[in-house]
Amino acid sequence: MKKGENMAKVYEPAGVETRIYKNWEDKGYFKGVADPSKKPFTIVIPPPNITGQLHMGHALDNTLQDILIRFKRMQGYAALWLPGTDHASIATEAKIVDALAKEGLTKEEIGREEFLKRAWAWKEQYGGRIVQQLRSLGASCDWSRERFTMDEGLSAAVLEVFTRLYKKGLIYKGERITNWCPHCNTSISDIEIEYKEDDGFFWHIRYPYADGSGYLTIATTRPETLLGDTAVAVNPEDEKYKDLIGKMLILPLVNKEIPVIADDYVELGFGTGAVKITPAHDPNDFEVGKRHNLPVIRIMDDRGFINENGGKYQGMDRYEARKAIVKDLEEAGLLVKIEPYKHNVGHCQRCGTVVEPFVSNQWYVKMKPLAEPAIEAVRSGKIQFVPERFSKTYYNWMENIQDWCISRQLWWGHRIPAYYCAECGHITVSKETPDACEKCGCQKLTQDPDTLDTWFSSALWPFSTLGWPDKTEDLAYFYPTDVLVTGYDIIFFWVARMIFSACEQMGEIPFKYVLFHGLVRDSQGRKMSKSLGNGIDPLEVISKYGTDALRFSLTTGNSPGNDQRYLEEKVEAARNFANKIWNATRFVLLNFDEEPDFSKVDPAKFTMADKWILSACNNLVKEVTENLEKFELGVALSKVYDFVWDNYCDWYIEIVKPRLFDAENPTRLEAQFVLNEVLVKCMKLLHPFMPFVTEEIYQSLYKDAESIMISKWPEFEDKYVYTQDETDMAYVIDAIRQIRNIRHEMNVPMSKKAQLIAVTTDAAKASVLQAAEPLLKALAACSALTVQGDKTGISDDAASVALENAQLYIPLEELIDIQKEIERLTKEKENLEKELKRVSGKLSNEGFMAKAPANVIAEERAKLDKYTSMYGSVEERLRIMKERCV
RNA sequence: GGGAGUUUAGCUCAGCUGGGAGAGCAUCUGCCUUACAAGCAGGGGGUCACAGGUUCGAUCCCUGUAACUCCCACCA
Repeated sequence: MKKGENMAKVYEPAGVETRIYKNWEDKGYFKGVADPSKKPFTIVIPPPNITGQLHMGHALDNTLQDILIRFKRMQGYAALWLPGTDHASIATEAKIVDALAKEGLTKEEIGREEFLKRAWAWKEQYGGRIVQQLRSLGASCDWSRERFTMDEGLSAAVLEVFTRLYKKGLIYKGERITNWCPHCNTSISDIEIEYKEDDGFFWHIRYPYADGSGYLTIATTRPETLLGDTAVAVNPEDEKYKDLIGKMLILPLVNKEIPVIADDYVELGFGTGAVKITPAHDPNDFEVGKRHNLPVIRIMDDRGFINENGGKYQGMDRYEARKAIVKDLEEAGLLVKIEPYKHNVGHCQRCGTVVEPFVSNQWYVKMKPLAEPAIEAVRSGKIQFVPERFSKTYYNWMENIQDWCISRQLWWGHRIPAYYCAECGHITVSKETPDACEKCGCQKLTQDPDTLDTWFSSALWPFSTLGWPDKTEDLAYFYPTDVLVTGYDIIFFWVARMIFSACEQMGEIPFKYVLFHGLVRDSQGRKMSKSLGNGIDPLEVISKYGTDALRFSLTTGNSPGNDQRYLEEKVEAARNFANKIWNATRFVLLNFDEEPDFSKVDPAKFTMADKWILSACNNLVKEVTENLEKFELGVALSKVYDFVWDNYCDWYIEIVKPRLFDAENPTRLEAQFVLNEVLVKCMKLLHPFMPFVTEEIYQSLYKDAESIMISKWPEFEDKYVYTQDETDMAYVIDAIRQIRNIRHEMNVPMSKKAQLIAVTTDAAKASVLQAAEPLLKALAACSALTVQGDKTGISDDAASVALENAQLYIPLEELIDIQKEIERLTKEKENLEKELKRVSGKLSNEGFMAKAPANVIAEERAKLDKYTSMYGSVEERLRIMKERCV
């Protein structure tokens, strides 16, 4: 039985994929092995959160990585794709807290130790979920090296970096205004805030002068912070208020005296021109306060409730307090007016709560010195961003960088290795728990309760995962990594931080290229989100259409860095393509003998079509490889798609059918060989994109094949350069298209075979047409072809099409519809006229002739000749038809 | 306020260093031709947002305008 007979008529990915993946993994193909005889190629995965579920963003990101790693692996690199997960401090902690709440417990009640025990248990249970899901995407990660940001090695790296930076003075603890999320109950960094325009109010409030001489009116959007006011500021240039500077005011409701001060910070002409200053609750006010030595009074606790400094408002939540204060002001006659006001309000990126900035004691990384080498790494081109434009975003941020708040009031994460001395207050920073204070020697030490920002550990990911701070072989061989693939949305969070961390710790860049992709949006262009419920589950798409279809649809038809929409039609089209190549294979195998002996193939017996497809495939290999090297994945894929569907399936397979169906055909073996050769090459080119179906096909083609994923990537072969045959075939294809066209327009059924007569005086064209006779028979429904030098014996009734230097006649006397033929010819004549006008216009343009490159001019000349000859034939034919008409 | 992106066929989008506008889907016509109807053949459909400029030549480069999107900063 022939192999193709085992194959289903429709490709069914469902059963195939898990079997194939398991085999790959069992055979150890994913393993990255340091091999001195090979060049390394390394990608580290952007570690997904252990709390995460696979979404379209992951699917895209990991598909791109898998394409690159599979491509390089086949090219013979020692390819390593290093996977792992991120502990995601806030997100995970929130999950555990929620779970506790269901039991009626709080984290404080169970204590730190018990809490961490539960968190680890949760991680064990659910942390592997996303990793399993990545497997169903076909990701060829080296799972034996899977890492976790809180595993032993990575924690060691975190401690190492923290202590190093501290000793260099690049990490410090300071009392500053920090962004605080009252819901998550932790400080957050600047970039964890999302500003949204909210509808608010501008409350105009009177502050009475202490001497009873009247009021000064201020305007605020946060009246409750009045409780912490320690001054009112005006612009020193403001004529309205010049005389008031230094005067004392009575702070309403608090009844405390505060001064009027002068500061440039106050903008002339905005609001009332007087600004209440609350140094403990606003970053600008904090700065003003520093300049004027104002007291800093915090009036809110960590949960956003008014604290003991708030007098009667103590215990109220910030919005409750706002209401109460406004009411009290109104009753006291101090509220002038309430103006509706749209303004930007910071929200916690994670939970959406309005962020409350207030003064607190936090750990910071001093960024300026770290940023400089990191900027240079990109500016010098050592790191390249793809597309390039993202480097602008990067510079802009890095050049204006603020210190990074790294401490979080959370338990799940890397605990800050700082120990406070109860005796002298000194801070000892050490990787190991110190026995005694390094200053006074006493043993009363308490460790800082806070943990580090999650991104602190992920910033070290490219080298910590390879064993750093130990000098491992892996690190020496695989570092620096080659490409980082990620979305543009985490350029600040992660990409920038990896770059400066690597420059500082390794003295070397973390990766050579950063390939940015955009967001996968829904079909209407909206961001996929949980709240909108418009997310598409990749796993559902996979089960319906197959992994290859999903991967294909995510890779094709979009360019790097741009967002794309998820359209089901696109996945369908991709599924159809998988089925197409499946059936092409089925066809090939059904037309093979038991075991065709390709060692007996004689290249001298290759036909024009054979040489054409071999040559075109050869070019394809070259182009696709180049595109992949340049990260033009979508372009590469669409080239293979076009070639396979159009050239290989619609043309070559059709052309070759008569040779295959005829067991006695002398070039049958050659046809089988070429079919196989081109198919296998295409499957290899497609494998990085569609790993499963290509593997299944490869296994069908070769009984003893190991795996396509470890097969050799195709290379351009000089023996398959057939330039002339490519040109000739293009000519023949054009002829066939035109004949089909005319037959279609004349409504001639395929069953009606027609004789074909070619008239040409061009010997070269004549021989090409002669050679193409079988093709014309098979594809243009012609019964026989005659080539002659003049029109002898051709009836005027024959339909006809013009080729370059030849005219084809199809005698369809009884069928010909003169009117239709005139219409068709007129249309063609018009087209040719347009082309001729354009070309001759160019050639008669002095500027063009003087300045255009010689090859361009030659091309235009050739076109002119071609169109002129075709135009002549069409014109003559049209004249004849018109004569017949009257 | 600063920066970036987008604008190409009815829809979704490609178009690499300037040299005759492409795909998928949709649509129209004809086909179950012994791999595939998830298919085959043929057709229609575009002042490449607008206005200038550079050039022999601009969808592509430059300037400006408009609309939409995003990022950063932020005035109480």
